[in-house]
Amino acid sequence: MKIIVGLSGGVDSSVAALLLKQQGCDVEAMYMQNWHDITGTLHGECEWEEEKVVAEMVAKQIGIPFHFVDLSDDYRNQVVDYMFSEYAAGRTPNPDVMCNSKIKFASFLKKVEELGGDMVATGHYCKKETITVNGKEVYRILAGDDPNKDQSYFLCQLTQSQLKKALFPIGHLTKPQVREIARKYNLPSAEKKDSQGICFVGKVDLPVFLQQKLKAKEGNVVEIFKEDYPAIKQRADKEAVAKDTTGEDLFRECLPVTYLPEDGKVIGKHIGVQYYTIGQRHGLKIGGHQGSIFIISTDTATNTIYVGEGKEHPGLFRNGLIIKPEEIHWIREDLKMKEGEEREYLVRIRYRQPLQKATLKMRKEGMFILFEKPQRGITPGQFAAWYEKEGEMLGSGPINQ
RNA sequence: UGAGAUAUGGUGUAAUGGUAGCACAACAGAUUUUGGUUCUGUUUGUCCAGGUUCGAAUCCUGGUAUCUCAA
Repeated sequence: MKIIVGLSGGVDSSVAALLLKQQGCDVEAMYMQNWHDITGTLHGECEWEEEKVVAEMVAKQIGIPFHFVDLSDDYRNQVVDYMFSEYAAGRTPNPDVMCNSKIKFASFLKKVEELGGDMVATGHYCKKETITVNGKEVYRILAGDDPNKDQSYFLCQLTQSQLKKALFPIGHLTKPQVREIARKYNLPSAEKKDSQGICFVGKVDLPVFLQQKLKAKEGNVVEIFKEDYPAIKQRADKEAVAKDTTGEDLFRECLPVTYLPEDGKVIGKHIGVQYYTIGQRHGLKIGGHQGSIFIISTDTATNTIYVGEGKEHPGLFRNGLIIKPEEIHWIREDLKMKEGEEREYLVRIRYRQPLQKATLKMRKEGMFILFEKPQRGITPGQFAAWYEKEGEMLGSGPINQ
């Protein structure tokens, strides 16, 4: 069986390759370049060249063949276009979740198969297990053993068929252990800084990056005062109850509050509602408040950003969220919930967020996730991923509202 | 137009004639394979012109600007 490691030039994938080699696997490395454009990014052109060179050196050091593939076209179509269209719609995408399900475990996997590879290995901090359910092999994704580094969240859109081919050799290690191994075996990537920002693109100045495609359009920033919130919330509740088709009053807990420009006071201008996201504090250039102001809602229709003062502003918190029925994704297809079913799971709505107790309610309108404690900054477009207590990730879906 | 009040970094404000401070914003680093969050650090100011005083953001005079009330 041949395994091909997606070797990025970073320390994690390097150690993943090394461990497989040490286990006696037939292993090769493939570096993928997925982006060339440096517009809006905070680094220079040569960094990708450098990454590739390091990756090649690592492969040499380990003693495995090195391949190169350019998947820029797929990356642009599947990840970057998705990003732009989501931002254009006023939502906040997660490109790295998409990158894993559409590129690393799709386009890249295809290239791996063309090279005669049977499995793809990556340097993700997560674990895979295979169990048998009703005589059928079922693959599980478990949180990595380094609680600080668990990256299972980014794989929340993978399918069983993708998982079948996946291998995560460093999931049982902690980051310090990985670095130690890299040092011990003199891997050139041993002391390399962890990568940040969008996978393959890097750190970007988001407004600048988005302005390539999304036109700037000035609009109002409206402050919602804490003391006015209860009345607005009451109105929103009424609207939600009127819209409710579940007969269980689920909309009231799960729909966001809709604000109107006259609910608050115009305190500034923004350059385009798509460049901002819920929960965001910086970038509005509005000072003079006692506490910081945070974005509590954005409205593309009126091009208005609503903000509240203070990190405890009630507009920042919500009890629940809804995922569209057709967008509910189960990694464990065998555990799919049926309409009308309810289960207690642990949920996170962003990378590295501590898991939150929640009740999932499967209804014809979609998946309703009701949290035990109100959650800060629930943002449409981001992914909610649900876990079993033992750290197994069972499914996920993009937050619709 | 009359009367009163006010004028301090980008914004909101503090400093009884004695080192112009705080918050927010901005910027920079740290954290983070999404966005965002969080942490640390840094920059920037007494409306203008005179005067009193050892010493003026503070007191006085004039100017300018703004606000409130009156008309």
